[in-house]
Amino acid sequence: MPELPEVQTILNTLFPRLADSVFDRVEVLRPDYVHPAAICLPELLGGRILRNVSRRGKRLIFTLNDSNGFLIHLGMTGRLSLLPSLAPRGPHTHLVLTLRLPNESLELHLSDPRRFGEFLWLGDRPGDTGLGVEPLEMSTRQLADLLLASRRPIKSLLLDQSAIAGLGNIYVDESLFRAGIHPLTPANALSESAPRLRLAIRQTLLKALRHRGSTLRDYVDAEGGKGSFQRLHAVYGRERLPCRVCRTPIQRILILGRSTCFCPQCQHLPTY
DNA sequence: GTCCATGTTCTTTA
DNA sequence: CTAAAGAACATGGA
Repeated sequence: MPELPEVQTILNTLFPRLADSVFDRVEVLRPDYVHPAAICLPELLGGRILRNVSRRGKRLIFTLNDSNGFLIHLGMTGRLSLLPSLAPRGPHTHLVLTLRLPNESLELHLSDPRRFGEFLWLGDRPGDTGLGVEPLEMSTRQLADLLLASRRPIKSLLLDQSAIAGLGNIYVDESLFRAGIHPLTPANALSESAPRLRLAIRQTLLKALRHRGSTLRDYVDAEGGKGSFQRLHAVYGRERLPCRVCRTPIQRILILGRSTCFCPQCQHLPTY
């Protein structure tokens, strides 16, 4: 469900309301969602103060006053909901954290029907291990180096979180359309296109952020708000519909087992 | 019943 | 060594 724009929107609707709140009650409703399995979350969290929440790739990293922390990855269907205290638990709610503020208490519900996500206790370890560059902070040089180092289809490279962290199926397809690049183009054939691709990724993500992400099925931010960027998708989910630019029907192919939508007219494979 | 899904990881194959 | 393909995880919607 959530890629960079959605995760960032969740963070934006979450942290301002929870900054410097105190962890109170901890209810682990599904212990196998919390890793590592051996920890005692109420002991680790109780009485600590939430100092910061940041995003790295698709991960949300929570930092406490004792310099310990944890991360939440929402997988495909994970949802974080900020609710009044004693809110009813929806189905598939795996964790409920109660946070105390000067004038009220709030509950943070973590639900995830498919359970592809996870809650991971970090202790004092960093939460960004294994992740590549942030797409909104990446220089043209950094992108060009990544492109040059691989012959994989550009779609595969952009989905690889250890290369670039935060893009998923929607925003890769949308970025490649904006850049006019065919998803099967070998990455190393695109080093000249690094400036254009970097800009396309940037513009796609910034526009998606302005629209608070894409709500296709059930993505909502921490306050239950839906995104609207899905209305502006150029290719994702638009198989057989006319390209918004040239009216050619959008095509769908499989790359890495993922649906990949593109305009065969606007996105050329380079000819050798 | 079928196919598909905003993600990641592991194994197998080439 | 590289990377693609396929399966796996688990649930729900069309």
